Amino acid sequence: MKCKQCVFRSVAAHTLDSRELEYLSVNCAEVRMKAGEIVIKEGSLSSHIAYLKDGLVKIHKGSSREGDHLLKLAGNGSYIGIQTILADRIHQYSATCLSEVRICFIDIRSFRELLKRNHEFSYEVILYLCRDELNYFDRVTALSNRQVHGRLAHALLYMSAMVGSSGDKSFRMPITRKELASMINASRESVSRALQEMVRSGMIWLDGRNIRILSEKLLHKISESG
DNA sequence: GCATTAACCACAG
DNA sequence: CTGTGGTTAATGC
Repeated sequence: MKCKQCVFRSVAAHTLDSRELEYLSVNCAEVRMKAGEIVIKEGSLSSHIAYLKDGLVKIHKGSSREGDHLLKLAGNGSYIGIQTILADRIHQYSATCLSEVRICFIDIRSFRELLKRNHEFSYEVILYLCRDELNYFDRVTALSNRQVHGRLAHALLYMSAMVGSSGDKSFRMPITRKELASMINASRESVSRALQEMVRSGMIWLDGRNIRILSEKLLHKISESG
């Protein structure tokens, strides 16, 4: 399969002309992976960056003592490991599949070469990185100055936006309680309790990983006030 | 002091 | 993997 025919082609890749697409074709490869498989591993050498065509992965980073923190979920159209283009040659975080996934691995030198050659391409990549960073600002501010309920509410809304269908407010959480806890810097027990309290107060319906947001308004309020 | 919040531990589905 | 209950430490009236 050539990049030219790929229906998952990124916004950035749409700026490439046919010669550049041909160049990309010979320097990337599509891979399919299953849930639980590792896309990139923190501390390993970054020879390629990954472009997520389809599926969901978690981005996580772990220190030996703290265990690992879930930094974000990455959906269709995400670049994984792209920061190593300009920074280290060692991956600074891990990415693990949460569902079946289709991923393109692009040779890092080729990617760099395209950035140099094609300004439109670079521009799109910069846009992506800016949006990504703003998302992080959002998440970091949500984590400070808020208590578990507020952080959890924020995370639920985040997941809803990430994996939920647009109309319906019910979805299946892609991660375990432990992972959810590591995402909002709380203990597993606190997350369990907070979830049950949200059920009791009628703002969500819950059955295992299946969740329905009953009062998005209230959840927003709690996510903002703490 | 007393109340609130949340982590840690243990144990049971 | 999850939920619950008891305990404990920190923090704010």
